[in-house]
Amino acid sequence: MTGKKKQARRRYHHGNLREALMDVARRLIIDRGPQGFSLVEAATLAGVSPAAPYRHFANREALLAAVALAGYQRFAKDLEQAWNDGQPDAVSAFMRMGEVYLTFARDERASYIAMFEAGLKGDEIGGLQQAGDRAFAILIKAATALGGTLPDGQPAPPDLMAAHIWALSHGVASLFTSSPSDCQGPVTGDLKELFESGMMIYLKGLGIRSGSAHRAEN
Amino acid sequence: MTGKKKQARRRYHHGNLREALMDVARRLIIDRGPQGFSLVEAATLAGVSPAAPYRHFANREALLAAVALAGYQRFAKDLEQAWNDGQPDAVSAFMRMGEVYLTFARDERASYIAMFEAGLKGDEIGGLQQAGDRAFAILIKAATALGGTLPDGQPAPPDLMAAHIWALSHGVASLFTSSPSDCQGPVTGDLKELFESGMMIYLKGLGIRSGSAHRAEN
DNA sequence: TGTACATCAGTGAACGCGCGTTCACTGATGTAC
DNA sequence: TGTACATCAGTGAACGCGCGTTCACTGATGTAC
Repeated sequence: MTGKKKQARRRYHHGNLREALMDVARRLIIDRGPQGFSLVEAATLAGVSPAAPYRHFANREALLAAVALAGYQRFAKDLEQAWNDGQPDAVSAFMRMGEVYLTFARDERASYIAMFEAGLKGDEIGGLQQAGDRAFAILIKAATALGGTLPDGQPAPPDLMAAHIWALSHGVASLFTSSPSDCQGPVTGDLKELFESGMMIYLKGLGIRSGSAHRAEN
Repeated sequence: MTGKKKQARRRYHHGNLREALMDVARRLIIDRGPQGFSLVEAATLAGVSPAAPYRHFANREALLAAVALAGYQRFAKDLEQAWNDGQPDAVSAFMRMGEVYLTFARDERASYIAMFEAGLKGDEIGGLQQAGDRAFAILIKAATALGGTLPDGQPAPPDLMAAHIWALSHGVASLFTSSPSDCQGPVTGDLKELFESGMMIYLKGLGIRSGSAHRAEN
């Protein structure tokens, strides 16, 4: 799972320590949460002396932030690709984004935790805020293409829609996923189904027909 | 904010140490997150020797769990009261529950974190799972009274509705709230409005008219 | 109402441990000539 | 192509610190008689 090519023989220079530490951090985050490890421990697991990490990270939070930042970049890329300019139609592209969101939360669990549940202050760590905003911007773009009408007949503001959808996705991902723990409620079934059904209902509430009835307009 | 009546003079017996430690924990959780303090520190802040907490809690996690447990009890009580048997009508009672949810997440922030974001395993700590389930059951009860129709015409399963709503609430509360940190996206406005608009759209998607048009039936 | 005693909830000293961090150092790598 | 040297990315020993936990203890409280 962690790339350790050519690590068979101990060498003075690790060669890839920065990435190795991030890998170790990801493993430890999954096992013990974002606060559940130390730089010393990460160093040991990476097979390196306790002082070595300081060549790459000022402290543990910096390591965590690096994981989060890399996560955002991957996340934004995945979302962008899922959206694919709203092809073949806005609704199905949108649902695809939701699926990617959940997949990311599951497969890149450690990154997800670092990004959204580690308590990192976006305004204190360079680039973190922007990286998050960039991902959010993709959602807004998709919401804009999708359109929608509020119950009172006004057109739905895309940023509002985006916020709703992000909240629902995040709620599903974090509340009903085993590791962050609680697993409250009896819903242990398919997360994807849970999310998609919620999404369908929400879109219908905005007057957006789902299924094959809707062709892309852009 | 923390009740410290009669604490002016040091006495050998604290008299209320268990609750005092929980209060301290709540303060520290808000400032530093669920992992951001030690039993020793809590003891010191409660004005007591480092060994004293062991009379009440086996370790830090036990203290955290006690905070979570008390939180669930208060939470369930608040929700139950907000629902108030669906009076005067199911929809407005339902919206009231949502409001209570957000209010709780804001005003009982520390409890909320301990309950949903601390990574406590419900199945490892006595009573935690049940306490969570009990709160969820209230939501299911409300969803049952509310009814609703899926986009495909089938009646909406109440536990599905409850899960959707819990996810949306949790997502709004945790994603757009300042302290757990990230504050992703531009939505810093009124959380209540964000939640209620999402909720209205969702209910409309289930064919449930909001406003005064709907009377309670139970 | 007073006394003896059990129990409870604290004290404070002590311990070993792992962490964060620093320091002078050194082995490996890349590059100028 | 070979050599000298600067730079980089590691080492490993050391330090002070706070934490978790234990221990024998002690002051306060409640209760039986």
